[in-house]
Amino acid sequence: MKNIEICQHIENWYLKNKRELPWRSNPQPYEVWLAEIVFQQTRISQGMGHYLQLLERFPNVEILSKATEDDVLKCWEGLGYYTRARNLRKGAIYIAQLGDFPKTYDDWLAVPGVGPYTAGVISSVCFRQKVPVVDGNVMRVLSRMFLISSDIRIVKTQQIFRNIASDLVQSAIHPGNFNQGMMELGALICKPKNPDCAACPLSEFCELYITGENPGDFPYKSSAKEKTNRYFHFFFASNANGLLLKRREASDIWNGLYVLPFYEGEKLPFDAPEYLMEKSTHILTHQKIHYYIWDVVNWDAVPQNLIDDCEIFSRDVDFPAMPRPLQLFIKKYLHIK
DNA sequence: AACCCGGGGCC
DNA sequence: GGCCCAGGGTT
Repeated sequence: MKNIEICQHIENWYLKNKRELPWRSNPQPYEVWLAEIVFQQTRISQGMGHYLQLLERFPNVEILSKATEDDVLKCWEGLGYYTRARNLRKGAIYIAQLGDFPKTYDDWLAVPGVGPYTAGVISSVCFRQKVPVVDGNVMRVLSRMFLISSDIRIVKTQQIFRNIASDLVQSAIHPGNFNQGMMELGALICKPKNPDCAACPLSEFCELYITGENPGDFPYKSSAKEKTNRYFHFFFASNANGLLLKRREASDIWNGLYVLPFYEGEKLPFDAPEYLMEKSTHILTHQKIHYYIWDVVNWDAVPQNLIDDCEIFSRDVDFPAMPRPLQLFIKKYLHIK
């Protein structure tokens, strides 16, 4: 049967060609869970330093469950999508409360921050459950193998791929190796551009390869919404006592992180700042942030409500987690770390 | 179902 | 400087 052959090809290819990663040699739930949260929307090279630091700082789920949110965010600083860090901690508290790691797909789904993808990876890799795993890599591989043109920006499209992957994984020897193999194939061979079909273990089953269709057409993805522009004027307040920072609490970007006191708006409605230390843009998925960092001379002219709720952080200890642009600015001007 | 959340690499 | 990537939670 064809599915059995596909699984054999993928599993054998994976065992020969997989990248050696810390959590892969002897996959345990804590390490795999942590890795999957860190590497959502994040390349291995980009997140490896953070993963290793998190594991060193929080070597097991009990220790992580007792960490403060600020501590976890500090380890996450610069990685982006900070909701993952807050949910990681919530997940640890949830698991510690259970007393043991969940062992099934359904039970993992109940863990904060764990959705179908992460639950699928952990339950198939650590507990050999025959459940499908569908991420962007898998959708790319399957859309090409079966010439599926559904728009992957539509969430419902994932169900089409989940059904196919679920059918395939039933024929696997080790479902975890099959699932990881499909993702690894997408990352290393069946790349978005210039896929290496000559090296692909599935080319004989691939309709795109057989028909000579253009890899660039699969998967299909509708164009994104235009980014909205936002303007932030930050005020740099640093003296011998320390640095003035404010924790963001709104349901908005950088929630839970600390920022310099700021005014949001294209033009400042007052003229206190004396000179501009930095002016740049920072691109997020849905927003283009235009930011200005001012060295304020006349603080009397700065509206008090912009300073309310600020805290002073001594320069002698680590600052709390800040968004990337401010983290880099602070490093540049205070010569820390 | 639509929308929101970061940051780095590549061209 | 613009484009690409893409899981989970919230609304």
